[in-house]
Amino acid sequence: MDNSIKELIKASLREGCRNFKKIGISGKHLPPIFISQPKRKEWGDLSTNLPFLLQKESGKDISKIGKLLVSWLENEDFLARAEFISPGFINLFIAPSYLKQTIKKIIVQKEKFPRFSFGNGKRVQVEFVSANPTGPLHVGHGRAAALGDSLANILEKAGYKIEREYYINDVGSQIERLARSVWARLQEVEGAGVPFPNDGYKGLYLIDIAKEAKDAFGEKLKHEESKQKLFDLLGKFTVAKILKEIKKDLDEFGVRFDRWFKESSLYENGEIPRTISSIKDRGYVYEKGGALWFKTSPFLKDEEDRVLKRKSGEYTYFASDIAYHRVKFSRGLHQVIDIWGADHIGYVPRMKAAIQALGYPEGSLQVIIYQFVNLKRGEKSISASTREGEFVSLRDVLREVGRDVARFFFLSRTQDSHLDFDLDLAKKQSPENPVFYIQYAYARICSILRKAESKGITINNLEEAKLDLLVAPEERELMRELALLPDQVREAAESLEPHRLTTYLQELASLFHQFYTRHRVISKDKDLTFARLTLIKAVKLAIKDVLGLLGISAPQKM
RNA sequence: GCGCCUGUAGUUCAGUGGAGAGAAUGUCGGCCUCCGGAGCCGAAGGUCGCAGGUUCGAAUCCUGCCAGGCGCACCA
Repeated sequence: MDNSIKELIKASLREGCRNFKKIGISGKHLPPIFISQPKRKEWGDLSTNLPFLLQKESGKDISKIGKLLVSWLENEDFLARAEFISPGFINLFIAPSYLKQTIKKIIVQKEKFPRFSFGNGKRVQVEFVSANPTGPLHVGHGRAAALGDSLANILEKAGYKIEREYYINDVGSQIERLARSVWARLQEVEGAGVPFPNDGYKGLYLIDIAKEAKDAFGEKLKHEESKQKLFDLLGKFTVAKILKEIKKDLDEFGVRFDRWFKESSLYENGEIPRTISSIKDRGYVYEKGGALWFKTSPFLKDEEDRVLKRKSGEYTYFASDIAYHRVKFSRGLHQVIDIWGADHIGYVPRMKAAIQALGYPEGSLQVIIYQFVNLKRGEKSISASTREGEFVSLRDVLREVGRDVARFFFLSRTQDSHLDFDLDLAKKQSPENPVFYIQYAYARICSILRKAESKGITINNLEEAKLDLLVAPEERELMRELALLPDQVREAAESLEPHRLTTYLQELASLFHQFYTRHRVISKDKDLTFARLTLIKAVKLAIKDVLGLLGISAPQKM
């Protein structure tokens, strides 16, 4: 049951409903069951509103339904008790034996806890960042990087086999603009001023690359037979240089990819015409005005048909992107998750239509849209345009606030929210930043464990730990929080929302700090010391594990 | 004009149709003889953008406004 207390309860309730025909619910009509964490302690560790839903469905008396379900739940050994509360909730109290068992599982299984079966080894690809290789990564890419990497970690934990991929748009007009920009910088370096292209990339990083190009090619550039060949050469050179820097930045941010996929390879392998003819075979391609069009109408209302091949003979970005997705799915992936910036929002329906035109179910492609980051210094907004060259790079942000703060910051908001990243605030908050609060809890535990070890107190035999001694409210709260860890991870995986885990970690750290200020772990009472050491060791492992999912370090000392 | 996202405490943000809307930060006031005070406890701070609707019950769902962001190419 994947160590999930909520799943245990749901399964029990489903069975209970089947057994109580008098509730008037057949298995088929059973509404989805929600188990939530109530706001007040008196309302239990968990609660459900199922009686409300069953009443609506059956018309039977709500308190009768509630009491029947309670009588059923009370037989479960993972629950201490259940109570029906007017107007229609069932409040659930987790059994101490279940809590103790969880602690032992965490310590024994370590990073393998919690274990999930629902991913079932299915292959899922997460494609993210995929920033154009025309300049350094900016802060918005940092959000995508944190989100994608963490999501991949979480899905891995959920039992999926994950592939992380970066799509390199190394073809098209942007690369041509890039090459012309470098060329202009090169002339500049040599003192022969040419007018800088209006639509060029104005960032100063191209000056260094121009110098490097000069060193690499020397006079050869001047003798290149055509401008086109010259730009091809410069474009490839520049893309390679920039990609190297992008990889360096991502590495510093703790993000690794399994595959870097070049758009140009699709051209080299003839993948695009192959893809178009595949869609054509299914009847979704037609010719008009000398161009080839993709027919979206069978899949979408209010969406215009789109060009795949221009009358000039060139393929559109859309065409190569369809080919790219076809390649992805041909690898036998169960699902593809693309993480795109908000500027691609209008592109989603089109791409999903194309996926269906290729013969794959619509849901096999999931697109996560993250909203933009508004970078600020105090009240002042800093624009983030690669073309204009006035942006604060991800690298600069990392230098200023550090990787852990940056990752936590990006991950503590929902991807739907437009977020303000105030560099002044982030720096000012650094000492009291939530991420340090969590890391501090971890370091404190490590410190206590070191102390215990120096006194010769170590946990050798887990069975000897008398966890029954952990009866203080703070201890119980901690245990409950640990017992909910599997559900937190599962829910983050199911909803594709890593930010849920930052909230969980803050809660867990807070409960630990409260416990710490009220109770001494190491005392003269050997049994109690042993039990508490066991408890905090489990907390330590949980914090480390979840921080790991977020890509944040867990330092033993701070 | 149309589509998507957002609007919650001074600020930055959580919040699964449920019970008395939460945290961090900022402000004010307390807590170290003892395992790490980067901590703990308390106070103040809210017309959940506005107006209707659905529901036993709405910050959450629907409709209409208002404000902000992002899109709406034979660009990528």
